[in-house]
Amino acid sequence: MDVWKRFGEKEVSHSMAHYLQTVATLKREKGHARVGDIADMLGVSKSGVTSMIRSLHVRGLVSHEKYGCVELTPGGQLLAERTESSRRVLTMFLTDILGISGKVAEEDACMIEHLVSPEVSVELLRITSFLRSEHPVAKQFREAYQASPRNCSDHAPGACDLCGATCLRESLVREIGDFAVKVQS
Amino acid sequence: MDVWKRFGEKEVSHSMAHYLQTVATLKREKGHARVGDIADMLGVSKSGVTSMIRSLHVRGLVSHEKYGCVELTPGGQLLAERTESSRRVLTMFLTDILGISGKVAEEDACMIEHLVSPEVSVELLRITSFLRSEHPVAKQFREAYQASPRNCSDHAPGACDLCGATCLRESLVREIGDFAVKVQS
DNA sequence: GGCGACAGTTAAGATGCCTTAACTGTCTTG
DNA sequence: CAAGACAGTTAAGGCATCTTAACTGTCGCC
Repeated sequence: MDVWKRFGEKEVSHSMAHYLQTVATLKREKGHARVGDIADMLGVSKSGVTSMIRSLHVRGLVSHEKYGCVELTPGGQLLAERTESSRRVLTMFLTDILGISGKVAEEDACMIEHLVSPEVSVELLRITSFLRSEHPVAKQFREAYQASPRNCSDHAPGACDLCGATCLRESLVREIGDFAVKVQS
Repeated sequence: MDVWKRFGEKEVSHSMAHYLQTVATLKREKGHARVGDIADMLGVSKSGVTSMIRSLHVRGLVSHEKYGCVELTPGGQLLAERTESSRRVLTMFLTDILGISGKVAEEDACMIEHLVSPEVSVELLRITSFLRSEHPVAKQFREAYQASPRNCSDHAPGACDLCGATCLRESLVREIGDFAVKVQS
């Protein structure tokens, strides 16, 4: 019930997911994760890190002793890996299949990486692998899709069963326009 | 810089997006949106609605006079429509192309609808239209994709350029396992 | 061994979003 | 037109996440 409300009840919040990923990255790159390193990498204050570490500790995702290094527990490690996989798959799908620019693709992936269910990630991985492969149908797809219409030029009642009263594409394009205006100003 | 931090700076938060959508829906279905209706539909308290209305008013997204009905401003209307379009496109893509079950697809769409950039929505719409169409390549795709491997059975170093040290798919499937266990318990 | 540099922590406060409890406005109805 | 029902608001408070300011621990160096 009330799916929208479960937003706040995900295993980890957006922030937490990024803290976990940061710890994993630091561990990988420097061999250890210190409070200051985490703060620098995330662009937050050290005190913020300290208190987030406490929350993550309470949830059993990291261990940390005062003035020492931060370690991921197995649970924390798992979550960090999940989020990273999800982000990787998403970014690949967005850039390689949808042809979204790297910058936008990374931003979108960063926003939703921790919210996408594993079921969806698996299928995104599958379709991405398939459409990038040397399978003849995949090749045909790439050519045909290139040429496929960017606008519902022939939009008319019933012409496109995806649109309701107003053409979905038109409203989205209008939106990109608004967006561009907003960014410039 | 620091893309992850912009999460909290989206035009509207997850909550706000749902309040706007609810107002739009009530307006459409009952002709007006009252505080109590919004509270019931969202499953929150009336006082919560009152204060969210205030925030939305400050942002110029709704208008409301004491003890009266809530109206969307043009800006609010636009945002509500955007979010609804985004959700619709996402849900369609997830169910019709990826074959995700309706329940999971709706949950995922609900979580990320307000976070997906319009650029991505447009492309999702395009690929969904294309792959659902009667275009011969689309038909071939549907058949070939059905038969395409669900697991990287022949996974070996270099066999699959999407995976890093560990097979992405394996880790995602493990994740679904964990997930299922968690849900049952 | 003591001192300064700097890493880390605590405390207090802001914001967003929610709650309950108590108060106020409006409207129907006899 | 007054009383009660009910819609809506305000006030106070909780939780998550962030901030700044002030305090504390650690460590290398003379």
